[in-house]
Amino acid sequence: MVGSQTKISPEFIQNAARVLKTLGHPDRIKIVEFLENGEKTVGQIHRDLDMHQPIVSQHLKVMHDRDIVTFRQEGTRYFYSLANNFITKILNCMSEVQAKLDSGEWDLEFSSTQNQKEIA
Amino acid sequence: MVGSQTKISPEFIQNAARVLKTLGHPDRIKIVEFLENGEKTVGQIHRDLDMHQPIVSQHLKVMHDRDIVTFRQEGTRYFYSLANNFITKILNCMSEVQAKLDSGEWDLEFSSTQNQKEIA
DNA sequence: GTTTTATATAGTATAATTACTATATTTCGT
DNA sequence: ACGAAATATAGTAATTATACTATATAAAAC
Repeated sequence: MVGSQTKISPEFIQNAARVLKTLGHPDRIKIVEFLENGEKTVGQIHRDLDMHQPIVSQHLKVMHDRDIVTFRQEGTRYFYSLANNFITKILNCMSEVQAKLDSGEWDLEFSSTQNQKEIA
Repeated sequence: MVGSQTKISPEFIQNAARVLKTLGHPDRIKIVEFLENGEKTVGQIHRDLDMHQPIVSQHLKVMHDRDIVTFRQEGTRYFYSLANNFITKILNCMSEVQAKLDSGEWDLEFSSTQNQKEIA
């Protein structure tokens, strides 16, 4: 047999790739995590996370394009919030991983040079 | 108060970003998903997922650098497999999302232009 | 030993990201 | 009306990612 037995549908893979790639930036992870506590203005993110304002706007724009965040405008303020459950799910997933790492249950062996085991 | 109440540690955010970004590519998601069924050679991936061989090697090299996959060599074959539980966790997470989407429980409203609700 | 097979690596052109700086736009307060 | 706030947008240089083509390497098969 030749075809792959993909459990995940092709269309979903495309969207997932887009979202994962977008989330693959430290600043954006921080922003998304910050938004988990409820909607925030650009200024709040800018000040609380200590990022330059245009950078924040740029990240938010990208994430809005990818349907990761939405916003509502009120006067000159823009209140941003998470756009869907997928994002929350991934965040939770990451938190769980972090927890397992902290508890010592897992060991990712990140950022080292010990990957030549078994190459013999 | 000014600091952020990050549940996720800064170091983890860095690693998570690296992994998520790397996983943010359709081909790599497919490869990783394929590897969930156990180790595979470059040729198997190449043929089964219908990707050019150098592309597969390139993706595998990148993923190896990011500690997403490991390999063991046997003669001229390279058997690749998932390097850690984080990856599996994220895959499971995505599958769950997919399931919720399929069941209609969730609606991501991906790839459309209806995000101007509430801008009033 | 010569040819295949399996896989990695080099080289490269194109495209996408990133981080900045500067500036425009809109609204609010006075 | 005028200045200040809040935010978006433009422009841009530097970096990184992507997809390909061609080629090198090493083990297997004959």
